[in-house]
Amino acid sequence: MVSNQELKIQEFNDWFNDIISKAELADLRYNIKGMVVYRPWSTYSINKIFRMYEDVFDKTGHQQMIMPLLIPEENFFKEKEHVQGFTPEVFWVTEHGDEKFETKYALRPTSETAFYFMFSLWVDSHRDLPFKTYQRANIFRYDTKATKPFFRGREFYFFETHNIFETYEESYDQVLEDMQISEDILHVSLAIPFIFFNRPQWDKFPGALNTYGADALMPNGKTIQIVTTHTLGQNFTKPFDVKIKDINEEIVYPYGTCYGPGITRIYGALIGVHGDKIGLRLPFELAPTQIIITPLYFSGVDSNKIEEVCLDFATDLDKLGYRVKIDDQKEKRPKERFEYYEMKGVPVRIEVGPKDIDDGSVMIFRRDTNEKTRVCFADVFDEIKKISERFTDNLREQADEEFDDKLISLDNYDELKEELEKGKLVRVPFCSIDMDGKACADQLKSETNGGEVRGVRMDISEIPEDEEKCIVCNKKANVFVYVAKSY
RNA sequence: GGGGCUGUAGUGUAGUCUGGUUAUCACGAGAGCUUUGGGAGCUUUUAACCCCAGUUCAAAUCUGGGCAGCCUCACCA
Repeated sequence: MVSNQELKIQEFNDWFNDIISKAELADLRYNIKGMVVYRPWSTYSINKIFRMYEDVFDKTGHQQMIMPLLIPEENFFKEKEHVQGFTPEVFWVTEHGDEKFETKYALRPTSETAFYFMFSLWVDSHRDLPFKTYQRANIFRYDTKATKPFFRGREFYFFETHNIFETYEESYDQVLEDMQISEDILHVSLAIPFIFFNRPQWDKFPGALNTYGADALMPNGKTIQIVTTHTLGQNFTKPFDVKIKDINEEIVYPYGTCYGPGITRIYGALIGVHGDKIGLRLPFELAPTQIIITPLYFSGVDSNKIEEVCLDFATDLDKLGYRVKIDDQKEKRPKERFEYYEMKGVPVRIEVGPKDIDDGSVMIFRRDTNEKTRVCFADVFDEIKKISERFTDNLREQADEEFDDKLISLDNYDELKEELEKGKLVRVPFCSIDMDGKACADQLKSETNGGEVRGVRMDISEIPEDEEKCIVCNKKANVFVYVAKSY
């Protein structure tokens, strides 16, 4: 008998595609490659994640805005590395009706070049700084043949902050704040374990000084980058002529940062991290329906009383702020209804049948532990409260445990190759994540069937001992990096 | 961008190699009756050969192209 995890590891692709269709998360039949339809069940939760981000960034002095989807070519070509990085994958809008535009417009692949164009008009003085903004955005990138629902679409949903500061130090503090926010939302609220890495210089955002990315781990051991934050230095403020007068009346260029959680990817990570053999599991706060109440019908038994009890519970639970529904489909037998909601990841189910009415109790099933217990009427609200408070913590504890199981530390190249095949995220001593380490990273990738250097850990400081050697070139190791296959 | 596999009712499929009858089966969906503490039964209805060319008396079947899906390498925040 294979465990849930083993099942997911062996057949993660099949499992993932299957759950997307069965749980009605996305419809892949829309007829443009890499663009899927997000169905209500996933859309609800995706919206919730957006709101979590909005609530947090409203409190940090960021202001929400809505930028145009189109970015004129001229904005786009202002920052050299940015344009080189993104041009190959831009969708261009070139005509209206039958006529060509004089200039072409990019469907934004990210929005720096829209924001910085406006920043130049909005800030004049150090008193205008920091200037901190965010928006929700769908973005377009024609970057790969290997599209995958939620993970790699050609259109996907993004939350992006764009900020400018008078000094680099302030901008770096923003990056640290972004990391803390990521911990609060992704790990605490959504129960997704991850590691924040300082990305190697060869793997940074085009136009950034430094890129910091958070990688979650899928059951097959592949990392998935779910958020990034970047220090942009003056790389965008200078070409876009975003300048201010400082306190000495000198003209200076501010320092930028941007933070980009990939919301649809985060949802994809949720599917992979929390799902089990039965189906989807969702953090309590995210579930479109948190509690499903199933009346059980029998011929010869008066179902009025049962339905009355169900309705009473539903009404009271609703008043308490839970998202609760009753499934009173008489034509469906209990097992079918039970399995449907378990597969969809509804956290709690209350079963009410004749025995319960006689007994003054109900059966409560919880999806975090997949356990069922009998609870008397009077204790139902306390029990639900207890479950709701523990639910996401339980998911997190299970996810953290699986994450830790996949995390290992090695200094032997052959073992590294073996462990990568087993789906591990491996810490190894490495020469450098500056450009002089790129040759080693390239060699490692080609010799390990796709193992990538994800970077140096940001949450803790790890410094190799003097005698540690780079696992590839055997020169002195200056850093510990983490290696894994990646989406 | 490269390589491989695939496309038949809403879903999963048989049929394709070896062209030829009214395109198979199951699930689903609709109607009805019975049933309901972990995917129930009967009756009945419903619905499909991805698109465009070509070959042929005849194409789901062969050929070419396109589009789409999956796997994979590369690319890619």
